[in-house]
Amino acid sequence: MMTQKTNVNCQTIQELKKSSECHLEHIFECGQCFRWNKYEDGYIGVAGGKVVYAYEKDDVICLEGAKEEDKNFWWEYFDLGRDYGEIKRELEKDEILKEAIKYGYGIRILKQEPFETLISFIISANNRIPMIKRAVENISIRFGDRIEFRGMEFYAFPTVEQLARATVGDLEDCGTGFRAPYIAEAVRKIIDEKIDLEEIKKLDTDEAMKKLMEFKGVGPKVADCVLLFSMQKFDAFPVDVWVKKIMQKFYLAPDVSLNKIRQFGKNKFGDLAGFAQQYLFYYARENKV
DNA sequence: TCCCAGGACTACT
DNA sequence: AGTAGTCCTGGG
Repeated sequence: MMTQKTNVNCQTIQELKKSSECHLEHIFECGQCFRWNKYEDGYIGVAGGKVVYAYEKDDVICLEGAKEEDKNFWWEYFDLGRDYGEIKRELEKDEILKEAIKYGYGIRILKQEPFETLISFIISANNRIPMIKRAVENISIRFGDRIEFRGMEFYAFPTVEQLARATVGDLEDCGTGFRAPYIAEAVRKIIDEKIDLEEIKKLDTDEAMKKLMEFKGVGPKVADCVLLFSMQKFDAFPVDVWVKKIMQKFYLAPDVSLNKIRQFGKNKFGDLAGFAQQYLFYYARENKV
């Protein structure tokens, strides 16, 4: 029922691909999202309660299953209003970034849902990507809405109200381990204190960060990820093990602390710190720096 | 079998 | 202000 091809985004993405600014593999494998999986010639993913099959054909990228009324949603989701060529030209002034951008040329920062991003990155603490993906998937299956696509079942990430029905035990069963109580407390905090993540989004980066770190299980790294991947705070600079490695190798001493690395990145790359982080992360992990 | 990776919290200095 | 130990799970 939802297998009609969309042409709403194809035309735009076609141009983007020609200028090397949109490559699905780089977008989905650079550590920012957990709900896109390889399928046939592309990826199938769930976002905003919608499923699409995204693939590249010749010099066109199609979103099969996207509805006309969701045109604007996908436009925003893939950040299509932004000129990544300009961003790259600025960052390429740095020799290390120039090299990193060669690898991750088609990266775009997805505009994801704040609640889903918050919970997903709480799960990411001291965890590996396949395990995080499994836990997020299990949570969606148990508490989210079912969506059919191409004769397969998919599940939207649950709303706050839906996830409020989960006990700590339920969340442990989903594979979240010691993070289960953090998730339950975050959901409870949002409901009890009537927290609107969209309001936090309106604050400046530092203020928003403080608010996010009031959630248990949210430290500097997780907060930076939520700011960057769901609140368009592009001056955030999440430092995970890979970014730590590459920064210590190419920019700083091998024993510099996480907080120093974070400050250095924010100062060096400014409003483009988040984009720089994505290129550096992808380069470091692909090349096992 | 053990050991390791992977961030945040707690409880110390 | 900085830091050792602990939390959980899967894979080598």
